[in-house]
Amino acid sequence: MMNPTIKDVAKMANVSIATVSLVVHNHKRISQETKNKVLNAIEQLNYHPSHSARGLVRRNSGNVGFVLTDDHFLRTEPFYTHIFIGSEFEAHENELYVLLTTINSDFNSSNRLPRFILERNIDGLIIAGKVPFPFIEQISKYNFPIIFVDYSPCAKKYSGVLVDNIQGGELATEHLIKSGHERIAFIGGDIEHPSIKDRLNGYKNSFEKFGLKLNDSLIDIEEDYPGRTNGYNAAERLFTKNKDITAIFSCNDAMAVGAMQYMKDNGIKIPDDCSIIGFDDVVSDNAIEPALSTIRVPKMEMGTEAMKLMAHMIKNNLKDNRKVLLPVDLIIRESTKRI
Amino acid sequence: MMNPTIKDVAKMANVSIATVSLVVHNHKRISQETKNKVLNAIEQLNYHPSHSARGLVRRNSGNVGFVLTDDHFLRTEPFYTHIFIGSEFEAHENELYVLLTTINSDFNSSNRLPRFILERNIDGLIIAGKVPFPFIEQISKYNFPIIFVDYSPCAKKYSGVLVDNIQGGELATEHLIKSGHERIAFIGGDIEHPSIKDRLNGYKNSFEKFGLKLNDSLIDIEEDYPGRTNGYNAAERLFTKNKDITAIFSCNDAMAVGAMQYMKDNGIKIPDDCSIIGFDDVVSDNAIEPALSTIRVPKMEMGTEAMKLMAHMIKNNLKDNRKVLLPVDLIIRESTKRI
DNA sequence: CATTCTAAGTTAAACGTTTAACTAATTGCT
DNA sequence: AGCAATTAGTTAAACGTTTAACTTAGAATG
Repeated sequence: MMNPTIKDVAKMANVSIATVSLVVHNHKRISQETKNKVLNAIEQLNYHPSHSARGLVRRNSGNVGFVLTDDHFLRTEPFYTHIFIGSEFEAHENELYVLLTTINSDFNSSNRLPRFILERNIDGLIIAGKVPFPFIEQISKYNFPIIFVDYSPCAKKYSGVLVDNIQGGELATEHLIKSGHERIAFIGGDIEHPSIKDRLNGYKNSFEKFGLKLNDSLIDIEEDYPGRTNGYNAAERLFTKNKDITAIFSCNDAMAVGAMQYMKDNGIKIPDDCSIIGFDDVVSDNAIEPALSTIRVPKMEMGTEAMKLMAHMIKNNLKDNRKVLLPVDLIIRESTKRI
Repeated sequence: MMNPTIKDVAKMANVSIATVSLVVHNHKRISQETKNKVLNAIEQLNYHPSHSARGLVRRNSGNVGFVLTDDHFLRTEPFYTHIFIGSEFEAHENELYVLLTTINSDFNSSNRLPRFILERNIDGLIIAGKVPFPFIEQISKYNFPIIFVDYSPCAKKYSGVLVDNIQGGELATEHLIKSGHERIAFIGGDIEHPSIKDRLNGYKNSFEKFGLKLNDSLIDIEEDYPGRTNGYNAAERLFTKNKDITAIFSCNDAMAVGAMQYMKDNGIKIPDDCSIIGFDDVVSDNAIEPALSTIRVPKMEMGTEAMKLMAHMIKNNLKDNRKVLLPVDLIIRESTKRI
């Protein structure tokens, strides 16, 4: 009925509880013979060390907090959900639990912090995506390791797992240029976001690299979050100004889907009349026709890398500002075509 | 530096640690005066009881597990994400933490259970959505309370929080009938799923109630998961067979969006030529035109109700098969119209 | 006035681990 | 043989709570 404790194992194996503990941590001081005896008992009783007891003496919680804003989490594209799952998976490997919670996207200094922070029931915190500055400010008073994923404010202070957005922007643009396109538009929202800015920078880099001239009328950027509606509108603005666009690089898939909708509604054939490439690779639903070329960002991997880094920082109790930069891949599907 | 412990509080307030503990649980035996002293010290030191120490003596974990399949969690419609957030919110109120993890959608008996179950580091388990039967089987050996949300297998044995799908099916169908429609189609997938079956039953009930004759050629159901692609295909089949359909009730929003796409692609005007109503209310992105009428499912509320029930069961350590049935709402937008 | 009650606290054991310090037995060296 | 070193284990304290059992002082009762 009751869960077996270390005492039960010790009794069964005819050793002291200390020995059992040492076996569990496979300490060298134990002979193979005893180790086997103990391991057997553990197996038979299906013993698992008590998380609480362990946490008490080790003075840690074994938990890692995972925070993101509610609107990021609730977006239709499960971008952050993938990151979370990656973290959760890697947490397993490191004997950590993940406590997930959301904060309001307009978190301000009068809001309460997540309970696991107030109660100091985490050994570290992973923050995914852009979060309000007041949150970062509040958090900075606590002294557990913090890792930002897909967003990196205060880069000198905190660790971060990022994606090479510049490379991605270059990859996408280069793909279009190499396919013979020259009138290549860029559409993007939330342009102050470092990731989006970098994607645009990649676009610019490629233009330079191939000796193409940048044209402001081909660049449609705004402050709002880059969702489908904005993609639709951006495409509308773009095509009323420029009739001769042959390709679009969208700062993310959501906007690309919106832009595709505009093109469909207005008789612009994809990719025959106009190619389009997105970014993120989150459009799984194959109802979108034609299949969207995109830059794949390794979402799960971002999660696993973040948790790996976290486990490392916890184990060696460091707090540093190490960065992990993950490469992206060009995924060519059917929405882009040689001209 | 170190977190303050009960001893620090006791010292500061000049009482024994037992008194502090009693104050924390506001036990009657303590005078108002002492209580104030202690409360002050707690405030000043920003004391929070250690989760581990508490868990050790109370022999519980303070955690609730939350499990769903990966493909449910990663679907584009953040249905289960809303449920989770509801649970997480309510967990706060009950001083519980939520440990979220996914299982494979083809979980079989040789798969490992989530770590928090094996290590018995939860006081109860919430299972959201349909999960493979082998999982349920494995889980049944453990004796913490289990609550199913939006799915209720072994209804005699386990508690469940469900939505009134029959009522929803009736509401949707009635809305169409009352708007003058008679040739009303039903499209649905995963038809063995109890929820979907109930939605269809609601449709049938309404037909009966209003003296309309059911027509099998108006009902397009299949085994596959009801996603956009299937909605597109279902609409295609339907409209090639029946030219005179004036309204469609889709078993969920995702299929409805697919069906709308088919109609758009084939010059069928919504709602002028054909009305359509979905189910779930998950299509937040307003790029979908026209706005989809639907049956709103109280997703967050399902989560909060589940956690409320869980907290209650944990507190009174019961394990029963109580059910909570939540009502749904008819949301009329622009995709349905009086004929 | 002696006794019992009550009110408001305190003492101490227990929860299940980890780990530094200790012990005992064996081995290796001179 | 005598001693040091090594090996393989044990003992016991500590981690931060909760709570049953106890204490003590004053109030109520007969």
